[in-house]
Amino acid sequence: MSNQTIPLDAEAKAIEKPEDHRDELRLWLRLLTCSTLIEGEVRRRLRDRFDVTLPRFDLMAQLDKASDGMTLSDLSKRMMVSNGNLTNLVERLVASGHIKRRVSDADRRAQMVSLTPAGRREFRAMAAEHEMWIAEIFGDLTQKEQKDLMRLLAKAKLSARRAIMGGQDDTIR
Amino acid sequence: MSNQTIPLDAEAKAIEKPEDHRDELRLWLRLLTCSTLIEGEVRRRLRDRFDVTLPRFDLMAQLDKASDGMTLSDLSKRMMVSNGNLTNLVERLVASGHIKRRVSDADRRAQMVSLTPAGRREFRAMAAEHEMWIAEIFGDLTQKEQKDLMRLLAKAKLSARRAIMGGQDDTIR
DNA sequence: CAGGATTATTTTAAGCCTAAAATAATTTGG
DNA sequence: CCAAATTATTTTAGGCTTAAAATAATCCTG
Repeated sequence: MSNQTIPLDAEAKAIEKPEDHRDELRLWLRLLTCSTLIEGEVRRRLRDRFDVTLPRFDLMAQLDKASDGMTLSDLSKRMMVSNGNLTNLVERLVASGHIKRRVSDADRRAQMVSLTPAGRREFRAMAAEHEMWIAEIFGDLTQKEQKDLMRLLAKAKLSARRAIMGGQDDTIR
Repeated sequence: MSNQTIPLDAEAKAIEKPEDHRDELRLWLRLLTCSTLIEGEVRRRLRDRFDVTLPRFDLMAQLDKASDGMTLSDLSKRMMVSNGNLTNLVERLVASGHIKRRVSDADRRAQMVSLTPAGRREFRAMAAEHEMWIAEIFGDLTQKEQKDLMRLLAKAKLSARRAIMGGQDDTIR
């Protein structure tokens, strides 16, 4: 190699075959596998224990954090799902009495959605168990491993955002 | 809200309430966010560039690895989706000419599914670009960070499997 | 203050996904 | 051999999800 000043790992990529990105692919597949595996188990337990779906649980989780309620658009951004999706989800949760909605005073286009007392009570009971499932699922990782994983995922998240938003944010330019 | 007594770091957990698993919950949410973010972008690009969905791409990826073809059941296990789902997915990919199926010689209940030459050609073209997207998405992580993340996710996967399969595998006991 | 742009939500059409029940072929234990 | 258990797939009913188009209210600019 003509250039010995290049450091070991980080820049090694550039020295090797320029076209080989199989490691990144494996990393992505492993991340996806983990996520799918855990998500599937959580869905299964939510259904078996509480007869509730993950999307409904997620929606209630968002509302539990915002005691004053949120608009559908806020929910859609937080949950990273489409607006049209929210319409249906909210519809069903209103029908089951878990949440309520009222037209926003400030903006008559928007709706404020919030948990009903019964909805909040139910959610908290589910959330407590849910938290223990997750703790059990990650139970074989030491505190340090959890911390490291947290940090690396944070970095991966930023890297992904950079790659996604890259040159196409009209607002900043 | 007043909770100025709560310490900030990872180690705090062991000191305070034994029942607090909020860190694990945060870890799970971050993992899920990463996965959702990247998966969404991959779906978007597959659609925009190749007019293909992620499930179809995934199915073709499995078949590309198995040149002799696979049964629906094998596919269903590998892809971690239900059998009923596969029936439809395979139906559509046969209709579009990407894959073909024939009844297994050995077992007349089973079908061997495999890529057509055209399907394989198309898949390889998509896969090459896909690999570059992923490399770009993880581009801000150093080689070492990627390696560490890989290792920690492997451990998380095992931990999750242990928690999921835990005491309910009838075959081993 | 009016018209155009923006924002919030809903509708539509299509695909993905699951669990559970039904079908059909194979394997296995007696 | 043959019935019971198992295995492979399909069907069914219902929920989730999206992109794109449609509606409706608000904001903004001249």
